[in-house]
Order: sequence, then structure tokens, then C-alpha cells
Amino acid sequence: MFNNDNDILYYKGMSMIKRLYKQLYNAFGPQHWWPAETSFEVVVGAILTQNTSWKNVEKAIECLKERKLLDVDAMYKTKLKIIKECVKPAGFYNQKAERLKLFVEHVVKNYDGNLNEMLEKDVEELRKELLSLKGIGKETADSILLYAANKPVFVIDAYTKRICKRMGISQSDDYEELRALFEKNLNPEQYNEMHALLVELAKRYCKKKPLCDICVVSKLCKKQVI
DNA sequence: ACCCAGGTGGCCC
DNA sequence: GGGCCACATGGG
Repeated sequence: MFNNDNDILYYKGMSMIKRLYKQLYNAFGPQHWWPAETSFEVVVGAILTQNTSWKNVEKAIECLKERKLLDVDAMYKTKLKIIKECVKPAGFYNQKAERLKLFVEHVVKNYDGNLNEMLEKDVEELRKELLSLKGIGKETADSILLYAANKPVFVIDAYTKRICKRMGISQSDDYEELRALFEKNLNPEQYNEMHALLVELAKRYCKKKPLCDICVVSKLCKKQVI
């Protein structure tokens, strides 16, 4: 047993991804993701946060909550115009509102409005189903799979790609290739935490310019975190 | 006045 | 299969 996580020997023989996980977890602690109370809220958040800061998404979700629209049946019955008003702060509001509508329509028509029934399906089948919906691409689908359906799927986002490149973990831009790499190097119970930790890392050190994630590495190096 | 944010779909070649 | 572009608000 190792008694000190900062001891270099502790990391010997570990893959870069495993090591990064340990080091980020030591530095930042548990992230308690996804920030949502229900699985439907995860779905809504995942769609709204596409190329949008979480701060803006929170405003939109707050509005939906106040109007009692954070519910499959309620949203299904609500006019598109109302959804658009609520979702406005999250940007791209025309298409996002439309895509939320399409999602709830799918759940109502195929699962009698029971989202959990849909989420209990087999992973691969569910992934294909999600990807077939307009407005749900790989990252959004995998966020829903991991955080709403509790499936062992790792989520790759722009931050993850950037950090991988800068740290020399992988130069690949291929989504599936990166996903396979993380899934191979982590336990399924770590997928949730790792994705959240990478986002936290990026938020702390990659704020201003894309290039500055080079300083992520150097800053954390100085602190002997990485 | 820029640049960016926890992407996606549609078009082009 | 890759390279652009529109989509839109709010914060630095």
C-alpha cells in the first residue's frame, strides 16, 4: 500500500491517464457531477450547454424550473415560443428549444413519456437512438448515457482533446479513438469523476486563450501536481 | 471591439 | 472523410 499520493513511486508504471486522474483528484477533490436533480434535467443541461458557458445554461434552467417545465409531459404540452423565451440566455435558442421539443416528443411517443424506461435500455442501442435525434451528437449523447442513464461511457469534449494534445497523451482528434483510450485506462466508476475533473482543470487554467493550457501543465508542475 | 463558451447539422468537395 | 459555416447570448 502507498502512503503518499505525491510520492513519485506511487505513479510508477501507471498510464498517463491514470496518473492524471489521481493527480487531479488529489488537487481538486470530488466534483459531484452532473449538477442536476433529475435525469431529465441532465438531458436538458446537456443540450443547452452545447458551445455555451454553464453560467448561461443555469439561467435557462432556472427559468424552466420556475415555470414548471423541467418535466417531459409539461414541456411536451408547452408551446415552442414559451420554451424559446426560457432558453434564450443559453444562446442558439431557436434550435435548442426546437431540439428539446423533439426530444420530449420522442419520449412521449415511444415511451409514453417515461424517460427512465428509455434510459434503462441497453447502452449500445440507447446510444444509437440518442444519436438519431436531431441536436444530439456524440458528446451530448455520451453525457446523457453517463450522467442520466448511469452507463459506463466516457465523455470526450473540446477541453479533453486540448488537454490530451498539450500533455502528449494523444494527438488524435477522433472522438471514438479518444473515448476508447480513456475507457481502457480508467475504471467505469471513474468516468464520471474524470470528465468533471478535466472540465475543472480547463476552467481554472484555460480560461483566456486556447493556447494557455500549456500553462496548465507548467503551473501544476510547479505545484508538483503534474 | 474583439474572443470565448462543457457542439451540432448542413453543405461542399 | 475532412473543412467551413450558421446558430446567439453573456462575460472577460
